[in-house]
Amino acid sequence: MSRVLVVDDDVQLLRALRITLRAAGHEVVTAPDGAAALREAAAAHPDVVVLDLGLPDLDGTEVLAGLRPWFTGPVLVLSARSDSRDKVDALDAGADDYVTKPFDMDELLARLRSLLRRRSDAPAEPVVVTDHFTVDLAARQVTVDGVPVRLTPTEWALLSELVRAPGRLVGQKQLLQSVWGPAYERETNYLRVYTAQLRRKLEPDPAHPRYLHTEPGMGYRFTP
Amino acid sequence: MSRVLVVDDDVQLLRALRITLRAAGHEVVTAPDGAAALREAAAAHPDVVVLDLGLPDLDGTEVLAGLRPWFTGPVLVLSARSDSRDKVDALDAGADDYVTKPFDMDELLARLRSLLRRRSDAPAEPVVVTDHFTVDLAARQVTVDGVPVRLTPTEWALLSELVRAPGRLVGQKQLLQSVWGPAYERETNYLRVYTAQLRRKLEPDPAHPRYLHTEPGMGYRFTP
DNA sequence: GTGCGGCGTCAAGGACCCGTCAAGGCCGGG
DNA sequence: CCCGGCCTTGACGGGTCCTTGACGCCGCAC
Repeated sequence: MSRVLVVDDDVQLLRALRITLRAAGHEVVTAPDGAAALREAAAAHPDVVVLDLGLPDLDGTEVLAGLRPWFTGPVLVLSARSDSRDKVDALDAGADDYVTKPFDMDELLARLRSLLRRRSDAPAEPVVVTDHFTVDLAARQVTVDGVPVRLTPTEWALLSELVRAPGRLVGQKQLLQSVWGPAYERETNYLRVYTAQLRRKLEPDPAHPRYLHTEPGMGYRFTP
Repeated sequence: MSRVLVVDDDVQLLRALRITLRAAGHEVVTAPDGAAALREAAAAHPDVVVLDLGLPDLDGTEVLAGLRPWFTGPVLVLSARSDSRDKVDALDAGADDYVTKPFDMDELLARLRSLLRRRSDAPAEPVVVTDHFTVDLAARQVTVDGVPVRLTPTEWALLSELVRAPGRLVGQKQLLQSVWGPAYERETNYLRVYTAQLRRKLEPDPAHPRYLHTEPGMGYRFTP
């Protein structure tokens, strides 16, 4: 069903969680400390992380900080500390839920279900491929028919915004905001100029775009 | 910042929440009972709902059930009952978090921030499906029999207003207001022209609409 | 039957938006 | 200093979309 990474140094609790989560149909990966947690999170690509704040090596919030820049799934924090200050800190550090020990197992499972229900199906694809060109977001490179093509910084910023939302329409305000900044919300000129350049460089027939479509009055859409 | 709908019958608590949420930069809409909650949720399009389970008219889970078919934002449940059984029921009924009274205000705010943060990362908007066409609110795309259909901005604005309230009647004043602006409350002409265009593009038999119904003198209704 | 109000349809005009091109300015490298 | 990318800006033609008015239909009240 889903892969759960459980981070805790309490062997007893770890064992109980493993059994219960397995019984609920989840695949379980465990880590006994912070370093292992970061390692396992990178290796196993879990759907959700259950993180105990009291770890032997790292502080729980440090693990959270190490996770958050790239891990987009939900994180449920376990802690013995019930002080609301701790809760606020953990939640603001990127946690999605905070459960104090001792906790009821059924409640934990229900909270996990709630978090997983929200999980979206867009796990940040690093490389986008079409019949005519490929866009490697990580390497910052696009190739057309296997041949690398150079893009200017602005062209790249615009293309990556569109490619990150395949099939979805991206509003012109949003494009202008994230490529040129909030002060340029009305400069739809730029969009026209740069989509034309992108089409010239990427589309097989720039006059009749097949991938970079424009929706008059609304925005642009990349369709793979 | 964000629009919060607070549902509670305790006037004291409602007042405290309103003040605190306003201070945190949120726009606050309130409802004292379940019926008003459903009404306000439809009218105000809140980003998040804070729902007390103990209401005078409806049970909280009934409100949740009425909300969930179409409201996709997060719902934070408040309750005086700390039994884990109640928590599990609420979470499985569609709640995203469960906080027991009495609660710490800072923690509530942090949990709201956490819920809203998710919304901005992964705007999980709904997809409305009928036998003949589908409307993807997030991608801003409608397909009829599998083929994408282009809608103009106005057509889209009108359709999304109707589709966001499936089965419910939407008054002409409300439609005109949210699509064309408050100054156009009397231009029912526009509604006739654009519903006709939508029907031509979406309905299998535009002359005998099956999904976009007219309620003479009142408004329009989308029935899935 | 007759009048009336609300609705659906159609078409035309004008405003708006888009694609295109090219000139000018800014900046860094040679 | 000059030169070449790159970004900005303006102008223009063509197409799209919104607005607006006219017309006929239907249901209802009288």
